[in-house]
Parts: sequence; C-alpha cells; structure tokens
Amino acid sequence: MPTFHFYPIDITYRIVSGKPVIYLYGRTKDGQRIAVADRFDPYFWAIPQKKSVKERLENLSGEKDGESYSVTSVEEKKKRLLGKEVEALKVTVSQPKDVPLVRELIREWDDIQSVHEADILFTRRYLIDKKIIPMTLVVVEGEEGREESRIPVIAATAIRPAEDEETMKGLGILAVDIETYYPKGKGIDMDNNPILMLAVHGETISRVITWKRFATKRRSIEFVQDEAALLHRFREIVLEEQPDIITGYFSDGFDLPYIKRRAEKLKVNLDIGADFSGISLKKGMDTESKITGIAHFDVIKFVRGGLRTSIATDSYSLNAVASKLLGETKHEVELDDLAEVWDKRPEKLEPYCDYNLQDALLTYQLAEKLLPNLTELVKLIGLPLQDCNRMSFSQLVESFLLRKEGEFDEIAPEKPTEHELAKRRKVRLQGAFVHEPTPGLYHDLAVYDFRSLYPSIIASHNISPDTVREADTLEEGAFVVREEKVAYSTAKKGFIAAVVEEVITRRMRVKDILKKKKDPFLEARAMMLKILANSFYGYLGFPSARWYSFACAASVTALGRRYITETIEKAEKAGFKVLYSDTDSIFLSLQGKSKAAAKKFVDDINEHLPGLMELEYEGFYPSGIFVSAKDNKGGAKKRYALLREDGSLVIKGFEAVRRNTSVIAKEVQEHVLKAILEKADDKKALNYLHGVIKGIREKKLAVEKMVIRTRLTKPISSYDAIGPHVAIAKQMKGKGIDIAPGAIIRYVVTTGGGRIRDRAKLPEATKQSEYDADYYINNQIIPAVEKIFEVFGHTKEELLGKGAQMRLLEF
DNA sequence: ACCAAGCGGGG
DNA sequence: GTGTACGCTTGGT
Ligand SMILES: [Mg+2]
Repeated sequence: MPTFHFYPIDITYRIVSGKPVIYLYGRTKDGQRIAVADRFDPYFWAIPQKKSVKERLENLSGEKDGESYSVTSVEEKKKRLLGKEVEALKVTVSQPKDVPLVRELIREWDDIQSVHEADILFTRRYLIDKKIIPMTLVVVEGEEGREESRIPVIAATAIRPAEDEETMKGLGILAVDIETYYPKGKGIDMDNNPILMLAVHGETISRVITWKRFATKRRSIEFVQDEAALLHRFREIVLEEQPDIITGYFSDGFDLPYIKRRAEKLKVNLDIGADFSGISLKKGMDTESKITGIAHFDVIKFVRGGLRTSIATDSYSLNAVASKLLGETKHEVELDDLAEVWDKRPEKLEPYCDYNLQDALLTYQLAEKLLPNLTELVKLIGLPLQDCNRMSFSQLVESFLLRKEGEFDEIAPEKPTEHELAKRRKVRLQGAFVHEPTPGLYHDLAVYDFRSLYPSIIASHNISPDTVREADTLEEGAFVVREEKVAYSTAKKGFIAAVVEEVITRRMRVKDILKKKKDPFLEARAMMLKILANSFYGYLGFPSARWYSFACAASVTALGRRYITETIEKAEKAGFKVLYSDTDSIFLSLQGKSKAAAKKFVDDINEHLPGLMELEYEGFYPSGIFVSAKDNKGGAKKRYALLREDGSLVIKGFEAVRRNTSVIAKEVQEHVLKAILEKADDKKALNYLHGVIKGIREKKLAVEKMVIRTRLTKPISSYDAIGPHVAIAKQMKGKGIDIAPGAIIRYVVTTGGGRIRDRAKLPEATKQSEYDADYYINNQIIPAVEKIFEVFGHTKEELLGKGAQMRLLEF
C-alpha cells in the first residue's frame, strides 16, 4: 500500500453512494498536488434523562420533506459537561444533513436532557477527531482511485498526523485584482459593467490582461479579444500556475464574485476548482468566496479580523494597509475617468494597467508578509486557512476550545437560545481601574505593566466556567472573589484555565527561543499566541459563546482592579508616588529614589503574585507630562507624553498622533512637547509658539502646512451634517470627480464670511495669502497646545501674545 | 438614554 | 450548509 506524506490546505465533503466522504486537498512533500478521500460519519452528543432512551434513539429513522434520515449507532461514553461527569450518548447518523433533523426531533423528547455539538461543521469535526492540522504534515496510506478530478485522488485506508508536525513551506500564492467599467457617480453594477482589466501577480507571473488594444512597450500587458477571452485567460493562468493560495483585497466581496458573475453572464466555464467546480459564494450578511482545492486568502478580512488589535490603522483601504505594512502605496490615477478613457482615449490606458498590476503586487506582498501569521494561526486553531483568515477573536477561541476539549473529555455546552442571548446582552461588565493623572510636568518616572494581565489572572486563579462555585462554598482551597460574590474551586484545573495556561507557557517558551535567535516564523507564532491568550477574557463575556460565563468575565476584571490597586498601595508605601494607572499599567514618580530601586520594585511585587502573574518594569523616563481633560479639572486618560532616555518621545492620544488635525498644529504640538520635556523650558516653547503664530498671521507659512485631512466615511449623499470635508467632496463631485467613501479629503480653511464648510478649499486651489490665519491659530494651534501650557499656568491670552503685550505696556 | 439601521472594503 | 459576522457610528425617538 503506497504511503503519501502531504500537507492538507483545503477540505470539503461529498456524498458518495449515500455515504459522506471527506476530501482533503493539498500538496505532497515533493510538491505534487493531490486529494485524499476518507470516509467519516457524522455524530453528535445527547445527554439522556433516562437510560432507556438509547434504544429509542437506535431505532430512529424517518423522512422529512422527501429526504430520509437515520441514526446508525448510539454509543455510551463517559464525558464531562462543565467538569461534571455525565453518561453521554454518541449518536451517529448517516449523513451530515441528518444531524439538524435528528437534533430538533429529539430535543423535544422527555427522556433527552440536552443535545450537544449538533452544529459543528462536518469537515471541522473530521479534522478535530483525526487530529489533522491543515498545512501540517499528514501521513496517508491508500491507492489512487478513479475519480472526476483535476488532481489525483487517493482513497485513504489510513490517515494520521506526522510525528514532527512539520509545516508547509513555499506555498504558491497568486494575487488577483480587477478594474471594472463604471460610469461616473454610479455604484458597482456587476450585471451591466464589464471587467476591463485583470491583474495577476505570483512568483512566476506578473501580468495584466485587458481587451482594448493600445500602443505600449509594457511586456506585462497582454491583449485579448474581449471580456470573455479575459475570463478564459484567467482560467488558464490559474490552471497553469496551480496556486495553493489565491489572494485578493476584499476579494470575498468584490473581485471573485465579480469574476463569477461576469463568467456566468458571458457563459464562460470557470471550472478552476480541483473538482471542476467554479467560484462558490457563501452568502450571509457578508459574502465568502471559495474555490475547491485552493485556499482563498482575503487580506482585508485578516487585517480587520485576527490582526485587528495588532495593526493600528484608521482606514482599511488597500492603500492605507499597504503603506502601513509595506511602506508602499497604490499608483495615483483618476479611476473615475477610467470608463471615459476606455471609451474615448484608449491610448491613455497604460497607467490604468500599471495601476491594476500595482494593486495585485501590493496584495501579493501583503499576503506574503502576513502568511507566517496566518499559518501559525492555522496550526494553533487547527482549521483551514480559508476559515482562520475570516474568524473573529471569539470564533478563534471557541474553535481552539473545541479542538482541546477532547483532552479533558469535555463536551461543549449548548449554544445560547435567542432568549438566553437577549438576557446575556443586557448585562454590563464593570471595566478596569483607572487612576486619573494630576495634570503636570514630572521628572524621573518609572512605568510598569502586568504582563498579559487578564490571561495570567485566568490561569493563576483557575477562572473557568467549570470551577465556578458559590461565594460561601465550604470547598477547601476555593478562591473567593468577594467583589463578585463568587468562588473558584482549586481542587482540579479548570478546562479554560488549563487551556489559557498552556497558551501562555507556550508563548513564554517561544519567547525564550527568540531571545537566543531571530526567527520570523517563531515571531509570528509568539504574536498569534498572544492574540489568542488575550481573546479569552472577551470570549468569556461574549454572549454567543458556548463557554460563556459572566461570573468568570466579571471576576477577571475585578481581580485586575484588585491587583493593580494593591500594587499601587505597595508602591506608595515604598515611597513612590503614583501618577497614572490604567487597566494594567502604572506610572510612578521616583520621588528621589534610584533607578535601581525602581527596577527592584517589581521583584518585591512578583514575590507575592500567584502563578503566571508578573509585573514588568517597562522603563525609566527622565520626564513626562499629563494634561487636563477637555471639560474637567482632572487629568485626561490615555493622553500623555514621555521622554525616553535616548531623547525620543512617546506621545499618546495627543493631536500630534491623530490625522484630522492640520499639519501645522501637529508640528507645533510635538515641538512644544519636546521643548518642555527636554528642558522644562516653557518660555522657549512659548517663544516658538509666538513665532509660528506670527508666521501664520503674516502668511509666511506654506499652504501645505495648513492642510487638514479627514476621511469620508460614507457616500456624500448620506451625510446630513455637512462638515468641511463633506463640502469639499461635494465640490469635487460637482467638478465631475466622484469621491468614494473611504477617501481622505484634504482641505484648507480660507478667509471670508460664513461657515467653515463654505470656506474650505482644495489645497491645490488655495494661494498662500488665502488661508484663514485666525482659524488656524484659534481652532487648530491653540487647542493643541492650550492644555500643555496650562500646566505652567500660561493663559490662552499669553499664548496668543496678548498677555506679553500687556506686560510691555505696564512698563 | 436607548435602539435600530447602516456601513466597512472593492470599482 | 452539523450555517446565518461584527463592532462601531449615526440618526431617530
Ligand atoms: Mg485595483
């Protein structure tokens, strides 16, 4: 019997002669594309009320809407439900579609207590039970069968994960991007507007296909007869390239559905799937595009999903994400003119082809860059790339728990009913602890934070839905969270606490290896482990979670508050002064104590912290400034600036790090912060400010410095409140330029009467004499520095130079 | 204050 | 498909 070593990348199932067969698609170790067919039977769990129900279940079969269903076997198994031992029944049915039918039927039976895991997708159940992890080596025994398929199908007689968990490397990625015809101002219309060009970029190909000829020396541009021929070429390229991954940017909702629709319209057979199927759309609130045998990596879904908290961007456009992650941008062309150029001036099409190819290239580079992270997530969660790509944090956690439960003999609690869901949505969790800063300039600060505060609390205090006890429990060793009137058993490690502990310790091991040598794959693994660990707290409070527990989620934040306040008390007792604290971080003033003492403080704390909990010394800062909040005397949260020992600045929350502030206001703010933090020289900063104000008044500063950038978040027509950026977008539209939502609108406020929005102008159309000095001084610069100077007792009048003039007059 | 509806990305 | 995203903003009441 031949043996195959292969990496599965995609999975599906089919009914063959009435029986379900799993199809794994992937590549062998030596690069051959193969499929593996394996029989597998669907099942779920039932908890009986009476033992006699087993026989009743065994004999269950019937018909619904002309389709028959049947239970093929029922097996008794000792399992655990939230830690409690139960006599569960493993109910095997003949086909996956029987599961929901049998499930609904028996839920009504009096002798059934509850039904579990009757909604786990069949292919996922297979991967879990067979311990198969996508993109990770699998050993298959079997013969090649004769099936209608683009690639050989091995009928498996045995399948098991390889010992060494080796990861798939060198995957073939093909990036796809299309540009389509659209008359100005009209929305996307897949039925009526053709695809004009289609760009593909891969390791061995970089090409634009288009169907209007023009003179060009570009070897990357390929001309075809018409749109149908373009689609044929796309099919050919995919079949030639045999990519493991097709990637795009919002290709779930745009490129692939568009290609599919046009192919249907033009009767082009797009049978690019391994089983000769085409692009399939899974429609819901959102569309997911799939191709059998190929993983579809939609970059935007990963950036907005699993990586959301790790990549800070206020826009998820390809341009914004590419410039953030790659330092590269899209080409600049007037896309709104493409239809007109196509119709009337085809000789001007070349820049559009270049633009199209650049989009494909950027997407390819993004996919390549993010693939280590996505691969590690696939290995961690155990689901195909196609799924991990699109999952939210809570879905990732739940999938991970479903993969882990077997080790604990656990079966998953039921998903909440609509009623239960509504109840869960009503309750609110109390948030984290915040010590408001007192506005001021401080010297010699030490900053600390608890490493992975919430995950370490879960692991160290055995916070888990299966360890929850009454607050007055007599159980020995139970840990009471008096704040939430609940206790946690310590007799046995809880399921979720154990899983979180494993994630944290795995990450610590990876970090240890990384200290010795750099490895981008291990970096990615550490990052994904951190993301997963940090998702558990949110999961426990996520209404749709199977392992939802309000008590656990509330206890996590309560303990977070408890630990941080206790640490602050100890710091004050030791002679430090707390300046600011939020959730898991503490900013202390050294009060004359040494840097060494500041560093040693963590040891005194860590000595008394349980389990995996640890306070980390983040660093020493020679100076820092906290300012007051907008409408209150107290200090603002998440808004401060620190000076590092190497002279660099850490700026949080200030306009200087926000987009919709003018260039000049950001510049002034950063300059003032630097002068104050470096030399505590508010006079010098004030002089600088006066210089800038004078420069603006005398129009000596360039228009470019006055530019304000604001993002258009929706179509112009749907704005009711017309801000200056909307007014500008309207003007541009009036000139025949259609501005799409997501566009960053640049504008300058000019002099004249009336509302700001009536005085906003395009920077390119504004002369240096035209910008409104008063607006920039009073509405941009002063608000940006007012709170900073307030710390030194400087009034707004002084900032404007009026105070100084008065003083001059006094002499 | 609360709730329902809309929206993102793509052309 | 053993199925129905999600989190935030906006506008109405
Ligand atoms: Mg494009």
